[in-house]
Amino acid sequence: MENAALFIDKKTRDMIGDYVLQGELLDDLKNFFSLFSDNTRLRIISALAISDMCVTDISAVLGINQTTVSHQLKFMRSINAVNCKRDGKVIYYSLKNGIINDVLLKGVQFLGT
Amino acid sequence: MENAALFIDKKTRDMIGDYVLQGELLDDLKNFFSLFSDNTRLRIISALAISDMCVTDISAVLGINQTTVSHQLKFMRSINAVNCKRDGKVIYYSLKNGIINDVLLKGVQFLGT
DNA sequence: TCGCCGTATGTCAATTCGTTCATATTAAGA
DNA sequence: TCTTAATATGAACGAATTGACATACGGCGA
Repeated sequence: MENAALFIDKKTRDMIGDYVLQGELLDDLKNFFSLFSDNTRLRIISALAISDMCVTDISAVLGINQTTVSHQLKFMRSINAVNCKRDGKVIYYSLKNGIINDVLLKGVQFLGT
Repeated sequence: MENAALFIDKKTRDMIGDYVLQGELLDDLKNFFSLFSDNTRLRIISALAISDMCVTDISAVLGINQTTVSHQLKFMRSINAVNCKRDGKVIYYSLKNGIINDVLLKGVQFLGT
């Protein structure tokens, strides 16, 4: 296997190697899509897609511990996927923009194919 | 916290609860987006987006162990994200459809905002 | 049919991830 | 200022994921 024959020529191989995702973009994409690769996060996102909510509301609507919600929201903030706006003690969260919804819909579309 | 006040009324809460992702769709979406939430899979996908390739090519182009590539391809097959076509000993893999590319592009678009 | 090449599978150690408990922080009201 | 509600943080533990090694399978050519 050490010197296995390849089925595309070296030039093509190098070209593909140049265009493959790498570096910071690779990591940023991984983090962004991690938003959608966990049931808890998917549920939080789909809830926020319906209505902006505070942490307590999210926790109540989904039946998830407040700390768990907070931890996930922290991750979502870290990748700039949510906005938060403080109003006294309450902090309202909302989705950063429509692209997050677009991605969700693309997923649903894929499953329908 | 047991009887915490809520900031949206019960009717709205129930309505949101009804529309939040759940069940099989939730799991299927999670699996689909798992495609994009790992560096190795992202690299394989971005390589296949450029050109269909056999396992050995993918392994060589990306510098990843053949077994690792095979394991990831198995997962991708399981969620119907790739097609494979045998030609003698060689098996060529390709992306199932353009939606996978669309999703990738949405991710890039998000990062640009 | 023998050996080789391309691919797949099983297993396991290492790491990462998700959740929970305990506790801290912040703001408002009495 | 003391208390309480809303949220955040840190540590720890179990579960899930990843990648590597060994090995098996399947098709082809000598």
